[in-house]
Order: sequence, then C-alpha cells, then structure tokens
Amino acid sequence: MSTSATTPRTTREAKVDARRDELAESALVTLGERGYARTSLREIAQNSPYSHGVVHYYFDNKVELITYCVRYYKAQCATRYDELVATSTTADELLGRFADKLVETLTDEPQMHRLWYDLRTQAMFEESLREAVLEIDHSLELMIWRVVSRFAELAGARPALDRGTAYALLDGVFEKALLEHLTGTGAALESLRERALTLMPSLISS
Amino acid sequence: MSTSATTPRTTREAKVDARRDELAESALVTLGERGYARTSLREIAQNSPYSHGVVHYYFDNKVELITYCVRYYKAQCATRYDELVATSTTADELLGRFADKLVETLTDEPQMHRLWYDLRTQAMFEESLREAVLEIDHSLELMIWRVVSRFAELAGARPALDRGTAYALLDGVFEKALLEHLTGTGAALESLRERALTLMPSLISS
DNA sequence: GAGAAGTCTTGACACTCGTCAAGCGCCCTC
DNA sequence: GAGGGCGCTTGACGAGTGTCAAGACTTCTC
Repeated sequence: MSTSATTPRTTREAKVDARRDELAESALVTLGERGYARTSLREIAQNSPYSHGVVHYYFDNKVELITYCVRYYKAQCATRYDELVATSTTADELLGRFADKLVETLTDEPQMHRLWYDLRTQAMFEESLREAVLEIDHSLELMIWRVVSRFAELAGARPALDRGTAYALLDGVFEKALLEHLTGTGAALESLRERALTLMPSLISS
Repeated sequence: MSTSATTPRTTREAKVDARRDELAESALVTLGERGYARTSLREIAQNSPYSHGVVHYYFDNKVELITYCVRYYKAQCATRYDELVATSTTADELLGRFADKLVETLTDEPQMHRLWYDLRTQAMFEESLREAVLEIDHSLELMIWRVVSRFAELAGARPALDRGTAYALLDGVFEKALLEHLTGTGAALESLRERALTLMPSLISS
C-alpha cells in the first residue's frame, strides 16, 4: 500500500530532481563561460539536450534557476579541502597540500570561480540572489576555517585571527590570483602557491 | 593667427571633454545604482540633462563610455590615502587615520565600490574591459603600497610582504566588509576598522 | 544677417530577452 | 488497445536593448 503509493511518487520526484540537476549543470557551464548577466535561458538550453521552453517547466523563473545552480554548485566545492584536512598528519604536510589544492582548482576550474565572484558581486545589487549567495559564502568561510584551525592544531598553536578575517585574507589572495590567471599574467599559479605558503603561518601564533 | 586658430579649437575640445565628463558622472551614478549589466544607455541619459541619443555623439559605443567612466573614476579614488600618508608623523597616527578612512569611504561611497568590484569581475569575462580595469587595479595596488611602505618606514621596520600580496589582503578585507555592509550585517563598519588595525602591523616586520 | 558648423532630440531599426500558451508524442495504466 | 497524464517542443508576445539616421535648434563665422 504505502510502497505502491509512495514509490512511484518518489521516483517521479527523483526524476524531476535529476532533470533539475541536469539543467543546473548545463546552466553552470554556460554561466561559467559567459557570466551571469550575459547568459540567457535560450543559451543554457542550447548547452543542454533540451529546448528553451523546458526551463520554465522545471523552474518558475530565471532567478530560481540561478539560485538552484548556486546551491548545487556549493555541494561540489564547499568540501574541497576536507579530505586534506582529515588526512594530513603534520602542519607542513597540510600547508603544502592546501597550497597545491588551491593551485589545482585555480587551474582546473577558473570558470567556476569567476562565476562565483560574479554571483557574489551581483548579490550586492540584486536582493533576490542574496540569500543563496550569503549561504554559500558562509559555508566557504567555514571550510577555510576548518583548514586554518586544523593547521594551528597540528602546529601546536592557535589561530591568530577570527574566522571572518582569515577567510577575507585567503579569499583576497585567491581572487587576485584568479584575475591574474585569466588576464594573462603567466606567473599567477606559482605566485598563488607562494603567497599561500607564506600567509598561512602568519594566521597562527604561539 | 595661431591663437585665433588654436584657441577656438582647444576650447571646443575642452567643451567636448567637459560633456564627456558630465556624461561619465551621470553614468557612474547609474552604474553604481544598477550595476554594469543592468545599466542601459537610456537609463544613463535619464540621469543626465540629455536625451539618449547624445551618448553616441560623444562616445562610439557603450564599452567606450564605460571605459571612459572607469578611468574617470580612477582619478577620483586612486589618491584617496595620499594626503594621510603625506601628513602622518607616527606609525600609530597613520594606522588610525587609514582605518578611519577605510570606514569613511565604505560608508560614503558603497555604490562606487560595488561598481568597481562589478567591473573588475566583468573584466574576467569581457576582454574589452580588461585594459582599463587592470590599469586602475594596478594604480590601486600602488596606492595601498604607498600606505604600507610608509607605515613600515614610520615604524622603523620594512614590509614583510610583497606589493601584490599586501594589496590582495587589504582588498579581501575591504570587499568582505562591503558585502556585509550592503547585505545588512550592522557590525560591518566596526569590524572593518578592527581588522585593518590588527592586519596592518602584521604586514611589516623587524 | 545669411550661411555653416556644431549640438542635441526624436524616432525608428533589428535584435534579444523572459515568459507562456498551445499542442505534439510518448509511456503508463486500466 | 484506448485513454490520459506527463515531458517536451514550438512559436509567439511585449518589453527592452544598442545603434544610427534624419532633422531641429543653437552658436559661431564671415
């Protein structure tokens, strides 16, 4: 009874969620290429197996789609450094692997990162984006804080700064590296690595 | 001869430049309110004493107008801290006045700052914006560096980081404060002040 | 004061956008 | 195997965009 009633409903809902995720992935590709403002729903659909009308079948409007994308994107990246935090056994190892990972994600996913900075900036203008953006920004801050506090722990020290400041500093360094990387400065990758290596120790004390 | 030939030409050119500046100022107001993507030429004209066609009389296209605005904006802000650098006589005075000035500009001109972050992010997508944006970003880096190196000098120390890193760190702190300020967190101003006060000393050593 | 140059307005163009209604075809169900 | 709902496509709509040509108004020149 309950199975025959709930199972088809849940599978249908699961199918809908799968389509939404599929569209979100197509949307993220397009958004990463063109940016938030220049991306149209038709362009998103063109990068998907479907036509432009399908977007309004799965999402009420554009903002809802973008919001869904932001949250979908968060699931991919807000745990990026967790494995490294969990398995590093010395402060030096954590530091080196963190710096390497920073460079790796800058190399592999520059479009996703510029999209993130784009969305965060648009949230300063468009209130409809704020809730989702602030939510993911907060989760990124927590992610960075897990790295910093574990680094301090392994070094037998304690963080010298609060959580927000630590995030602001590392985010500033990463954003600058991204800008340099995308606008041609060849040394952006190595520069990011070195800056991370010198900055992290100054975030902890005694 | 030469005067009767050059004087009217130069005054005409000066008049044209004045109009371009006038339009740039109207454009900056609109851009600060709506952001780069959502600002149309008609909207810019509506915030000016002229009609929408006049834009194409003084600028070839939209990108040229925006580029002109960016450079015009730079002249206003890239020397923001210079007076303070020139007249402070102790490291503590410089530090305090710098932190106050950061808070002041965040309070008085949040729209100009979010516009700047918007344009810099758009430059990651649109190549036509890059030259002007990178130029002003570089001048901002030099401005920050003047503060940091003078601060080190007054403290009888030397900067502990390179120019680019120092800019990245302070920029990250300021951008976070701007986001918090615009999205409602009430403590953004005091938080920025405190972070600046604690960060600056860690940028210099021995 | 007539003519020319410069300045600005108006109206239109081709285009793109988000949105939505109408309808087609598929698959599941009885 | 007929009926019906679900998934998707197609085509259209009104609004808004950058751009530009044509002309009116102003200002300067001889």
